[in-house]
Amino acid sequence: MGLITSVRGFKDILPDETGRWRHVENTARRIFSSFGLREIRIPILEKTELFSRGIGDTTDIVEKEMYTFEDRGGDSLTLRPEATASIVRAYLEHHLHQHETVSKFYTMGPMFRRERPQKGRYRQFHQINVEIFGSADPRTDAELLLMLVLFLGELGLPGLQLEINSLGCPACRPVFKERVIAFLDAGRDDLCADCRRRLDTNPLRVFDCKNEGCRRLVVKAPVILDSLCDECAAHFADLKRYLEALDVPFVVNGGMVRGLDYYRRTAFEVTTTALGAQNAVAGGGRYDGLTEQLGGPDIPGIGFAIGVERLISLLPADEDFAERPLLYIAALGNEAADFAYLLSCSLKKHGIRTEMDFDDRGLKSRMKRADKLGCRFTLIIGDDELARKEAPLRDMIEGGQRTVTLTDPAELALELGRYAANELPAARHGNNNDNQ
RNA sequence: GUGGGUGUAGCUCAGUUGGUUAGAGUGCCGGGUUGUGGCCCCGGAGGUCGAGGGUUCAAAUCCCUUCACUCACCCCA
Repeated sequence: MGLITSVRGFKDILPDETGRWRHVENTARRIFSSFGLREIRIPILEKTELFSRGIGDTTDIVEKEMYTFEDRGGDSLTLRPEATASIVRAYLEHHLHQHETVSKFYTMGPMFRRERPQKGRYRQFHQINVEIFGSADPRTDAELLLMLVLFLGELGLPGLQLEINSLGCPACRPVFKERVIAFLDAGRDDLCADCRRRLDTNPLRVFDCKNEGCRRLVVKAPVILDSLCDECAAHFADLKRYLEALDVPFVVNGGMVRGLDYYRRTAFEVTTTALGAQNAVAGGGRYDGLTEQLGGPDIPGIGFAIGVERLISLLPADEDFAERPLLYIAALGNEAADFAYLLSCSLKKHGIRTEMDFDDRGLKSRMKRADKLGCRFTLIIGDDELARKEAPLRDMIEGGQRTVTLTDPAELALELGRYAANELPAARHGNNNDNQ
């Protein structure tokens, strides 16, 4: 076919779906706002260096899986693969840390990764991000998690579970890492080929392997929680205490790791039993070293990201987010149609969503249209109604009809609003042979 | 990047060992009441069978190439 299609891995979000998106976004705004977060909007394009320095150019993440290209000026630019680095950049660039000791941000929008598309992983995908700077206090961690769980619960997601872990800090994590590597290396023969490679590139990833042999080995491996320094252990203990006090259910998952080095202490994921292997809905953690790594002062930070596509796929299916017209005007004949057209525009100016069609068809076809559009009311205007300046208004839900006058659009708009809100008595039934 | 699966009507899919005019459901349009929707009944429109090439008297069907979609692997910020 000769049609131009969208770019691979990029998806249109059609009007039938956008209602769900807005519901998610509005809910996020409302809840985040009550926790004192403020919205920040950042560019989708950044200098590649921001991500390579933030994420660490150790792996092929940077080289292979980012949307990177060269600008005409010769700069290497990258479509943001995540939001945290950009938010940190904006935070430092505008010296926001000098305006307030604690800054709380949220943002939402598209991210880009040049991976092969698969279920729930597109090249353009969407995240809701939250970042809090300036507090290393475990109460901040707990409050953040409370907010996250509240948000997901508010959306009605089933089977949610919060998993937490501590990843230690530069004082204790390297020690642990050494011990793990030594342990895994000793059992190298039991590892799968992938994990033997990971041992050199990213040893902690072995914990995520699904392979039988690897799993058996991993369960006997040293646990980070046993290796925490006193400060990290205290932080984690406080976090758990506050979560309990806040009635936020959680489980400790000592095997949860993060690939990136800048993560410190608290790491968490929210999973759902409603999905298969890819069950993480949200994830995040504390990244106290990141601001310094990006050239700023040492400011503690913690945040999370929520995958919106996955979230939306989990929304209860029976919820209906469609926005329906309030009124359909069925006009019969040219004169009536002209009058109806002007009336419909007047009503729209008064905030009444009104639909009509311009092609000349029978009333039955009009009624079907009104039904199809899900209109609450249908106003029927023919020559008689035009002459009398009053017309039958049919309630498409209850089936009854009442007579309304057509002389004053403003008055009619008010009347329709009141009918819709059921502030006026129900319409009479039996105007026609329709209510058996 | 590697491997598997699938491409037929707007959508979901049938289509036999290659054989005449490619089907169903749903949706769309119309009729069943010359002015009353939903349920039901009837009718209609709608397809370069993803694209290109090959084999054959004959290809949606077999072969090759390519593209797209999809699932998994790798990786996961």
